[in-house]
Amino acid sequence: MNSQQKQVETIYQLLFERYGPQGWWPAESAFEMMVGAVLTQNTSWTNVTKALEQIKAAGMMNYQSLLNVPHKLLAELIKPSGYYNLKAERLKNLLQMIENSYEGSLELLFADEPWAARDNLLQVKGVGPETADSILLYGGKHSVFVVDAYTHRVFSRHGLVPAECDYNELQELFMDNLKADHQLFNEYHALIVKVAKSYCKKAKPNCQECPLGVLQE
DNA sequence: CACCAGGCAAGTA
DNA sequence: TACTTGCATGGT
Repeated sequence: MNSQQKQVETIYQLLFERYGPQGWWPAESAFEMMVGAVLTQNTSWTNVTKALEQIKAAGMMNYQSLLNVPHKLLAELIKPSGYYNLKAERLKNLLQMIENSYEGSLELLFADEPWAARDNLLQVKGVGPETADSILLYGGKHSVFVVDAYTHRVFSRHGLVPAECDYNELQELFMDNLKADHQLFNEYHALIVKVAKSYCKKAKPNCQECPLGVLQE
């Protein structure tokens, strides 16, 4: 086991010892998870839950309802999550791809080979690498590591990746150094979000109290 | 008031 | 290819 592997492993252990299981993704179904994945793009989760609740209250948290709902109504329902016109369009694009490529079946999407499903997800206008990988990991239980802005911030500040590294390079840090295990990937990503929200704010990090310790130099 | 939040695509040079 | 900008609500 090389030094990089040890660091990736050690950080996970520190986080899991400190916080325990995170119970991600917070959703009642894979479908709801997928909707949340689009709505949370560059948006706080508290705003997303408001939007998800409005969809549920309207009785529309299901594939057929959102496939057929008029744009204007969908935009209204998801308004609290921000970018509502954009996201209404993105949700439609995603459902339409599932309609075209997977007979409208989430089960078929998740039964497909992960890399093939990923390619199809990335074809959707409005679905980028983080959204696609979140759907594959948390919706499909595939061993695909999810990278986000928090992951980049924490791991570049700790010097495990360069500050200018791209999504793929950061994802490889985890996928090259961890056993492919969706449960492990599930917890690890959630724990990174947890610690970053608590101690790794963009402008004012609090390294003194962070379980990952103080940054050197 | 400014800044941030579990991104992504399109425009410009 | 490498920057920049638009999208928008709600919390701190």
